[in-house]
Amino acid sequence: MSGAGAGAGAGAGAGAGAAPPGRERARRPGGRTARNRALVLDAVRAQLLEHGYDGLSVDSVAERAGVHRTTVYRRWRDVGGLLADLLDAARDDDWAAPDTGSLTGDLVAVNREVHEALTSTPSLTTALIAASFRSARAASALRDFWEDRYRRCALIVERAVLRGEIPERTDARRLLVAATAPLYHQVVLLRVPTSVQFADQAAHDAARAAVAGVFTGP
Amino acid sequence: MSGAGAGAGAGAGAGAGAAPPGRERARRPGGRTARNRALVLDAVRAQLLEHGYDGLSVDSVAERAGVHRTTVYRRWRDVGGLLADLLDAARDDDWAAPDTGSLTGDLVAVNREVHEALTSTPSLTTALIAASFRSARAASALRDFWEDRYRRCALIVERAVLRGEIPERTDARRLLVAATAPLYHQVVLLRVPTSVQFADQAAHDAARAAVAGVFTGP
Amino acid sequence: MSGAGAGAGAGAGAGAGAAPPGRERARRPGGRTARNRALVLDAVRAQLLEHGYDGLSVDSVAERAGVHRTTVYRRWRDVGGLLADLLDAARDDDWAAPDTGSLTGDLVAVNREVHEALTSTPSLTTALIAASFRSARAASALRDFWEDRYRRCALIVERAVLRGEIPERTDARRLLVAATAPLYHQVVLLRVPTSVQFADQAAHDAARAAVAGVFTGP
Amino acid sequence: MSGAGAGAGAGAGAGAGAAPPGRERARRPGGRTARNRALVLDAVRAQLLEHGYDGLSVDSVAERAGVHRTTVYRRWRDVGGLLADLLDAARDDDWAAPDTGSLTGDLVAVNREVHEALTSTPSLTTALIAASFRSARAASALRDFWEDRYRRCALIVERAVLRGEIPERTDARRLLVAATAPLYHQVVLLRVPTSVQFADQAAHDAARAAVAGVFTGP
DNA sequence: CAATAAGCGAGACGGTACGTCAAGTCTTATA
DNA sequence: TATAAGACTTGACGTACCGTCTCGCTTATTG
Repeated sequence: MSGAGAGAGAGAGAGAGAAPPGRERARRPGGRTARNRALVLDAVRAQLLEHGYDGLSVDSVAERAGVHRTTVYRRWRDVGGLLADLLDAARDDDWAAPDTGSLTGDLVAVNREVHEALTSTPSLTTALIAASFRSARAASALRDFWEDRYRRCALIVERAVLRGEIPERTDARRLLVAATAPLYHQVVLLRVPTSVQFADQAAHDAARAAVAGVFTGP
Repeated sequence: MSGAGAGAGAGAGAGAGAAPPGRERARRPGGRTARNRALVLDAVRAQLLEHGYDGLSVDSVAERAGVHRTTVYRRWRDVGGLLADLLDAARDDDWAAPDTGSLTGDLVAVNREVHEALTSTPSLTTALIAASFRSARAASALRDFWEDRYRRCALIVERAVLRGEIPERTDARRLLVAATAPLYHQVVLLRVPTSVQFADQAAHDAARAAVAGVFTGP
Repeated sequence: MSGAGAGAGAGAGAGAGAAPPGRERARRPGGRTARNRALVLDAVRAQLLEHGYDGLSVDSVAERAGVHRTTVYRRWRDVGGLLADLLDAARDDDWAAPDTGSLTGDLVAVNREVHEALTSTPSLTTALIAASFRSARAASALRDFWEDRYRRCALIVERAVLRGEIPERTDARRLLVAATAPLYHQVVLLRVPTSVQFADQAAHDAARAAVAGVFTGP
Repeated sequence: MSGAGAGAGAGAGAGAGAAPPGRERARRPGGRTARNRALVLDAVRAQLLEHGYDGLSVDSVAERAGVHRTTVYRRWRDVGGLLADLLDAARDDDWAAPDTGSLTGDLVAVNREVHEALTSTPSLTTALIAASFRSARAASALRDFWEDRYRRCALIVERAVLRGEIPERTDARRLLVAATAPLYHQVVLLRVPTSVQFADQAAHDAARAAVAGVFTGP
């Protein structure tokens, strides 16, 4: 779906200003505590962009944030906690599925966002995926993030059904996965150089299959 | 395609007995050198299965193999080198695409293999994927491994064309990716519990789309 | 002057109890930090005595002290740092030049101390000298130690002048070096078996030369 | 006495062309064997000058000599063996004590040689001294070298006696050590910056003491 | 507005793993 | 038979980061 990168990068202020997610409810939401949280999450983002997941150590983040190591350990426990907090913050954005007027147009738009998020260098999204293999907390947060995005994208399918482009019983999730999965597969797993045309093609293929009624029934 | 795990796990003997990759030509095919290579690669496999990628350190492999640390560093340089060698060895197997007599049957068979490789716990394949995010050499070797598998699977499409099941100009790679990508996506990236029915469904969907002529033309 | 060995061996407690050198001011004079320093310096002394300089590795010291390797590296950086700290601690002792009532007596007393320090087996002093050839920090600390000893010994010459034994303008340093250098030379550089009589003789020779006015003027 | 450096550096050809010392008698004096010995000893000298004793490993010497590691191990066993061979070769030179016509002049001349050998940077002599603390074989060879030099220098004392400058019963060794030891002491052990004037002064002091009859009798 | 306790800065520590270097041994191949 | 070639064991090096701990200070919240 939408690149995690776009969402997660929405802004430093957002994460810091909003209600601190993931924690039971901060005892002291104002002042130094909140400022430190913002500093640290910014440092995580920056470090992730500059040096990727492998360059993301608690020490480096703490130093970059101008905060002491032990502070990070106290509040986030480990790198996974940092990423989880980052992703939680990203989920609070107002991203909405594109609405171009046609199924193909919408899927192409989504896939281009994904393509951009995956192939921009450095790619925050790719770094987060890498992280999800190392930290259960990061994996969980990333899954939640993606589920949220798929939920929002279901609108695309509903609108196409209403427009009569595709059969009523079309399985939204199957269709959306069919559209985006090849792109992720190619870039993230197969690591083959992938043009934006490939992204468009995958969107078209999925749309055509949907029109042909492939994603209905069992 | 076939799970990397299945191939890579084909057997210790295979890796050791086959032509030792990584060196232009083994000067001393017999003796301690070859025995050490087998010991080490076996240890890599075992360690990967038992403790996953994060439990795979050069030290642990060396100890498990009963070989000295520096020997591992000398020959494989780092963990990525170990994995690359493992995957190279796996590529030397004689895996062939299934031939069930129908496109759908073949794709279902492939997807079941993938499903098994990805969901068996512990999963060697998943560990290798995780590794590919940390080591350029492992990533490269994994890519080569998968490309090899896709090449072998092209036969499935060719046979379907010959049988007249699908249009002549069907793009084999696109079809194969459409069949397998959703499965990888679901399991590896989204980390959603995924039944073998999902694998079957993805195979069916791709086959139906192919029949509908989705994977021809641009 | 006095053998470095005698001074450096003055006692573990001294080093630990005195002001910890190397840090501008110990933040936590009591507790684990100070205890560790004592443990480590004791281990250095013991290891040096038992196995000489070549048996003195950071690892062996750490193990002997029951302290972790990295702790030693963090605080002392390398073997040279350990020796430097040891010598610094030794300089904090209360050694004073002997006062026998005559120049000859004093020089003989000093030379006997040196002889003892150099010929006792194992000799901590010899080990420190060996170390000074491998580590700039150890060399510097040893030089400082010796300079301190020569300063303290200047008293011997002053007293002899006051007693009228030797000319007023006698150069203390030249005289002291003339008395001790042959002993060091013989034992440390020429490595010839050297009796305590040789030490006495060197002292006598220097005293006689001083009386003859050799160490005055240019 | 004379700087070891001067002697040891006398020439590569000498060491290689002369009878191979230190070995029971070379089995194959000509051909590759002899050429290798020359290559290796040259490499030892060069390495010692460029990188000091600590930069002198069997590996580096072998590589520099263009000879295989195992060859060095086989013939010299270790670094100490290399140095011993080097010093043995140096002892074969034709160095003779200076003859200026006066005791003071001779001692000054000797001390200036020593000063030069010790303070030239890099100093082969200092490197050899450092080596003598690490290798028994090197220590033994260095002691032999120095004993040889002291023997040759005894002439200086004999001539002074014949000239009537100093008493008949003057102990040559004691006098020579008194003249040179302070210089070694200052430079090698105390590591204090030492001018050539200091060398001259030590020579003068020893000569005056000898004239005063200090080095006679017990 | 003051007391209090949460949070923070500071820094040592034990610990795992890294990747490197050199020593010295061994076996086989070659000149 | 000496040398070349090269893999191996052993042990030490110095570094990075981990996660934990203790101590003392700041400061936000609350009574």
